[in-house]
Amino acid sequence: MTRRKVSNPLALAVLSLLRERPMHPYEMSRTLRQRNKEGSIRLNYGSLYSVVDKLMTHGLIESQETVREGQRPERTIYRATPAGQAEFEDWLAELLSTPVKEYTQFEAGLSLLPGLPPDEVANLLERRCEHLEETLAASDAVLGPGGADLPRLYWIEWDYVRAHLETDLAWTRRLVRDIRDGSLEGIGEWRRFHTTDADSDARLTSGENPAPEGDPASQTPRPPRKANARKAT
Amino acid sequence: MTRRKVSNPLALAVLSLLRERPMHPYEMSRTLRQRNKEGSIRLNYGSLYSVVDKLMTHGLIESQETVREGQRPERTIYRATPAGQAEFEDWLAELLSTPVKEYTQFEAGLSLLPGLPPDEVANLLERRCEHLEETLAASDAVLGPGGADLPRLYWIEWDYVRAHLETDLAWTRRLVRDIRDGSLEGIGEWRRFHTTDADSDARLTSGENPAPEGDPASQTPRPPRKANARKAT
DNA sequence: ACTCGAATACTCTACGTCGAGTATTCGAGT
DNA sequence: ACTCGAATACTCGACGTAGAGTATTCGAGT
Repeated sequence: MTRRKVSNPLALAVLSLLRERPMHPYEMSRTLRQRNKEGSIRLNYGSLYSVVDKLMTHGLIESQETVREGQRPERTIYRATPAGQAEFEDWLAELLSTPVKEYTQFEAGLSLLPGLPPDEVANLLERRCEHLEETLAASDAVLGPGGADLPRLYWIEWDYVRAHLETDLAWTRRLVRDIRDGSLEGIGEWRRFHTTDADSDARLTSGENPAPEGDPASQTPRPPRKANARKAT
Repeated sequence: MTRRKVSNPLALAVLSLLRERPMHPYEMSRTLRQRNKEGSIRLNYGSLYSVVDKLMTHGLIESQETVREGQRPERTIYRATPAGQAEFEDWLAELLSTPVKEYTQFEAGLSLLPGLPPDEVANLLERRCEHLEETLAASDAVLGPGGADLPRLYWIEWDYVRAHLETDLAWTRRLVRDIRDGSLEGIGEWRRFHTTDADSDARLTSGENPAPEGDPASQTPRPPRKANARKAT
């Protein structure tokens, strides 16, 4: 059990909307889209309807009425209960005050980085830099003189994401440089493993067994496949 | 279908390990833990075994033998196939070269920020700053003179995470300041909605409808519960 | 000789999520 | 009067994941 009865952040957005005024689910999705919360809160129908259900069963929202306009399918209109109000405030407070560790794809990639040869990695990271530059440029275009420029309060999430994008870009550039000019600590060993013999990178991804510098590869206890390792595929 | 046959990054770690040498699942988990990849790749048994299964059925790994030592349960030892090798390289290359948008809890929180009154938000964010400081200090302690200090290559993920933590802290501090000294654009409206009348923040979370300044709260179309909203909890 | 906790080595299931699919209706154009 | 695409308003099932639970075994201590 994940502490909250409903843990998907989408539920928080739903509560937020229902604090404003009663709505039916489809309107919630439309509204979130219009206010481009989609950029910061994952939204899809499956999750939306199941989240609304769960909020109901836990008494955080209640159905106010069921109406049908014209020949459209029926729609159930929900409103927040006092418990729902409280949950919203408590949950939002938690999100704002308490950082949680989140796993990113790139982090996973970095931690296995020695699995590819240094020069290739440098090229790949350079591609990453290009992508990041494009994304930054695009976000400039959206928030700049072109689009509606609202006060900062209303695009505060974008600002946050932007700051991280910039850090990411700067950090990645530095890493590329450090690989290219050979100043990255440990690169000697890394390069050796990818040139001297086929493609053994045993324990190179490790971080265990500091390997006291000097004493080549003698202690690596790996007999198996090696000569024909690269020829395949 | 998510492009890759197996999409959990844990599978990438498994392939990485099996490139080094054949192993059984439990040993994989032990090894990942020892090398503290747990910090960057989510690891739990359920996922591990199901990921290994899927890798098998897709021909990316194969079972080499099944052994039993002493009275311990049987263990199946797996090794990577050539297809698995290729998948590893391709996947890792993608992770390193192509940034993907990931949704964070905090971002979600930020985007709903006007749901709480400015002063409370400032306090909450300050708490966040304290947490971030602690985390940074802790990571210093681990990587600093105390722990084993390996070459940078081996804690590159940590370095990356650290950079983002620092950005996060700086950014959050700035925001707190801007709220406190009232220099955040839009804070007037925000504050007004939380003081003039109870706790209406209608369309304040929006970013739609710029609201041409002047024309108090006349247009807010919300009658419901209001006086007793804050007294609860 | 016995205890008790840590480590070994998984299994199982409830739960959440994703997103393609469906069926209808409205409105702009010809 | 008709067409055709966009919007409305959801449903459904396959899939992935979390993590508590289970059962055993080893080793340190008394």
